[in-house]
Amino acid sequence: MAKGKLTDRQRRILDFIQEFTSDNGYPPSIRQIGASVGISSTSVVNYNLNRLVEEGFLDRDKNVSRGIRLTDKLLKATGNLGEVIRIPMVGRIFASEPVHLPSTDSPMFGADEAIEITRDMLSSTDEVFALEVKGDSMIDAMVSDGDIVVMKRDYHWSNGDMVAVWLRDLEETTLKYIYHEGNTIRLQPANPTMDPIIIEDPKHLEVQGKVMLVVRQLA
Amino acid sequence: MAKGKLTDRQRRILDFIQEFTSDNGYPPSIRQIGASVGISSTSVVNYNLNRLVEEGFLDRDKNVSRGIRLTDKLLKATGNLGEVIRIPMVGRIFASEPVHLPSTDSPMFGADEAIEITRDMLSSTDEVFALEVKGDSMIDAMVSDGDIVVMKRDYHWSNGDMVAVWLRDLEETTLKYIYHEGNTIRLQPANPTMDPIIIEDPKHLEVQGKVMLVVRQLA
DNA sequence: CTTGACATAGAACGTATGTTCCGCTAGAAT
DNA sequence: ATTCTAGCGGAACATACGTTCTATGTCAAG
Repeated sequence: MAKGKLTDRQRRILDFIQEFTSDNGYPPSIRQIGASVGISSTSVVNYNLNRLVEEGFLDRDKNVSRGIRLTDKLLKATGNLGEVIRIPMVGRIFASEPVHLPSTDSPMFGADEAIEITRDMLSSTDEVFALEVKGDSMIDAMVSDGDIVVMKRDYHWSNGDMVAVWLRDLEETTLKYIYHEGNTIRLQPANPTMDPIIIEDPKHLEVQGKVMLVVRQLA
Repeated sequence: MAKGKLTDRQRRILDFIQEFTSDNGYPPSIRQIGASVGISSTSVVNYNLNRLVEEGFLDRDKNVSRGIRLTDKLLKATGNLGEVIRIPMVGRIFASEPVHLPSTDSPMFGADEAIEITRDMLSSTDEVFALEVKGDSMIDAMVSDGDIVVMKRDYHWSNGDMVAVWLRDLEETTLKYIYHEGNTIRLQPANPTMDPIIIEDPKHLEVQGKVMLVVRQLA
């Protein structure tokens, strides 16, 4: 009963339950689960389901057909809570220091804070995370204190993207629209009354991520 | 087979299915539906379920226990698509004209555009609507072209709220933090580098609503 | 080697559940 | 009055489904 040890089969069972429920609006039967993951015996499926209950990934109701319910633990971990994307709140963004990104390999399950956005507001779900902006130093990007910036880790930006860039010389992070112009790079503030920054040497800046969404909650 | 005519029983069945599924993670059985709405015969429940399928409120899968699925039609009509609040996109906000609010009595179902926000981002669900900002004339409120402003219709503002105000003399709408100061009203821009507006006569302004949320979608 | 925990397979069983058929009633249409 | 339909109740039926029991094989601990 080692905590947290899931066999490959059990992971596939969880995946199937999630997908099936999402597709059909009701959970699969034991035999349907068995057929999907290649288990011929209903008792084996039953056995593994009970294991998953012990691990806290499932709730079951006895003597109820399809009486399976994914727990919040799993739904939140996979980020598939219905139509809602759960975006981990991984930290805050200061103008005076580079963005601290979570390491790629370590899962973001640990983040207890998160914001939730419906799926249709974002095109891609991978490598998305949120940052809370502290301080008024990004007002030229039309982002103010307390705003939440949803970013995608993506180093392949294209002209017109709003990106978070770390300026090595100035030692600060800013949010700017970015444009490639010949050998130089132009960083254009969102505020149209402010002047752009021209970077001669691309090595002087480091694109930290693409800004997908800015959310400001006031009340 | 009159279109759209639902009996009281059929409405209660839909309500029960929705509530039961939300509570248990799987749909109710025919006998559970019967028990909840006071129908002793399974065939009668079955009959009404098929009626609801004909009306487009349900999908059913034959020979599948609990093979019931609420259609989008119903979910959207009730505004209960999981944990998501559906906020109708009722129009755009220009600096050069007052906010056009939808009439209170007419339902907002007609709006084909909408944004969806998870429930925990907003405290109150009543009288909430979204506006898309056109033009750069509200940059002093840190709101730029294309932003979506989620507002609550509420004329009882309190100090520190961000509100949409219509300035009669200037003939424009702005988003400002509002403060009562003695006999005058101070409208404070969100951008801290900009100066506030002092209104001597409260009749010169009209609070259109309280700003709850600003969303800026970039990619 | 023996033991015991773990994972699996197969079969039998009980029942929860959907389906079907028949009969009844009330009301509108003919 | 007769007919037709919508809506309801009851009972029988077939089966989809969860539960339980027995048996087999693996592998690490003793």
